[in-house]
Amino acid sequence: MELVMDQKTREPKRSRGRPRKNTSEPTVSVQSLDRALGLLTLVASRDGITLSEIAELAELPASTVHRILSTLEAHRFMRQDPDAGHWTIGVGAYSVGQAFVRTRRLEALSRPAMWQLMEATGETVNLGVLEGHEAVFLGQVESPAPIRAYFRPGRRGPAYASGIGKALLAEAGDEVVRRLYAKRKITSFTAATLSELDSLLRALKETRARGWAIDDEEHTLGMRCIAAPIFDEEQVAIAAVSISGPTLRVTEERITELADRVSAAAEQITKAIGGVGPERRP
Amino acid sequence: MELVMDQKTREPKRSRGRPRKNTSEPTVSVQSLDRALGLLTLVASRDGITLSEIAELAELPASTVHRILSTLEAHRFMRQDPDAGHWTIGVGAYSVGQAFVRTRRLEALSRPAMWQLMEATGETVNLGVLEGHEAVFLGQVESPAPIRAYFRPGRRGPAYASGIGKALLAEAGDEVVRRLYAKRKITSFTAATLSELDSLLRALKETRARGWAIDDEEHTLGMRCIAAPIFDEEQVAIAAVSISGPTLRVTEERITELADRVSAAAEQITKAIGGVGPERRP
DNA sequence: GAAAAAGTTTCCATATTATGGAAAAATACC
DNA sequence: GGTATTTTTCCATAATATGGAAACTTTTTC
Repeated sequence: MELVMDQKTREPKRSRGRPRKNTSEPTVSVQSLDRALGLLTLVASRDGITLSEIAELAELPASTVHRILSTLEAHRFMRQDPDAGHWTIGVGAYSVGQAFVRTRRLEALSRPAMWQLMEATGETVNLGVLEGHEAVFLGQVESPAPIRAYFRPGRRGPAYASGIGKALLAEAGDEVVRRLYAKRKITSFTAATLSELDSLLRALKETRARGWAIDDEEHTLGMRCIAAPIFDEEQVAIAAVSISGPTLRVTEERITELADRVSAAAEQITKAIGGVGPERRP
Repeated sequence: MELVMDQKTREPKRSRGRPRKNTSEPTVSVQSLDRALGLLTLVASRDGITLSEIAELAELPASTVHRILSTLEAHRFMRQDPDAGHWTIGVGAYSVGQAFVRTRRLEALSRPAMWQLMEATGETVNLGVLEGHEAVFLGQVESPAPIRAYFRPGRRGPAYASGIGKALLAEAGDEVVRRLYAKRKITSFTAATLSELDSLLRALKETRARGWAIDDEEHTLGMRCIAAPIFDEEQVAIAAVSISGPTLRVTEERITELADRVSAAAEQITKAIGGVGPERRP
């Protein structure tokens, strides 16, 4: 969404805010939480263990272990087997752990295809997901060109005014889009922004039919963005990959060629994560 | 490994220890842990979120959130993206969550095959894994016979003197077994116990060749046990299923027939969990 | 460019909150 | 039937988590 002219080599961007002080890492810590995480790891390492065993191994009094275990149980991070009474890891821990797979594995497996796409097109390549009505950028491979698109990973933007957002909205279906924008107001960023629900839905129908989305100066003047969806093993679109660059390089004539490359990259990533995309243009 | 004569209908075995008092569950809980688990769930539900966003959503002061996040980070349950500075779920949470899959999915998917095996043989059916030098029983389907084998799930026993243990030791390989019993003393429970490392290794070689293991009164007089290994998708033996019963019903003549049934159940479970077993007896 | 805004981390006085020993209540073992 | 385990509750104590404010960044705005 911003177009930066930036020649100087950007050093590995450090975090915001006050920098971490100490070199070593006896960082602040919450004792009870520290212990609880230790217990989780302990229980995870064995298949069923009793409270008193845990207490002995962790060198903590039984009452303390019991209190922690009860709290973990309330959040379903642990469960107590009703027959045997011994403790195992619960669904809560599982579903939280799945988030790691979602975020990290996708990013890692996408990187090669994203690099290839950047080298083939010369433009910045982005990976993003849909979160509610917003597109969230997870990662990118930057173009080496002195004038190029650049977004900080983690950045959010309205889905209807970004390539990645439109690619994913199209796959989500009309009902979902209607529900999302029923009460929310659609703000115009440029003259090209699809600020009417009807025109947005029409554009999404086209997008769905051809398999890729375009943001044609709809968010930032002078910037075009082409995106294609990535599917998981259940044929659900979970993320999208896009290229974005200035209109002077991403010209109208090149759109089809670039869209083909983006679609190919998306398919490559879909395959890499073990997903399966719908058959299109047979 | 006890053999109980038990006619009275055993009611759904409650836990040991003092029973839980209250019907409702405003159970004891640790505030900081409670909050931390909430934050984990919150972060897991979104793909990358900043500390201040977390603080706002959780309605907690930033300093408190920071302290909890740092503790979670020390255990790798969360990680802070070095580029963007936003927080995501870490490997620690993932590996703990995997323990849930290991334990629960295996048990759930094994149950049908275990029931069928119990009905076909009339004997108690057990599911267990190897944990170090011990066999751990995860679950069972009890025989309806008045005299039957019975172990409480969660129970541990020496691997060399149980069907499940021997089935898994055989697949683990000689080097592993040698390392396990190099310093540990092998105690005899009955005259039949394989108390010499050499005789144990010889028995395991046979076991590996035919694909199933037998515990022939090696732990408890009057009890025989036949077990077969279950494999995961990488052809690694991760668990075993067994039947155990009194020698008067599990007679020498029936061993081959029963072993076939146990092996079939093990193969069925292997298929159910998406595993692949080695080709045997072609 | 300069100034304001937003964000993260550290510090520290305070009392809220976790702690663990002991007792209670149940089952398991002999 | 009696003893040993095991889990859960209770409660006085002080150790520990808490959160407001300050410190120190980067980013945005004007």
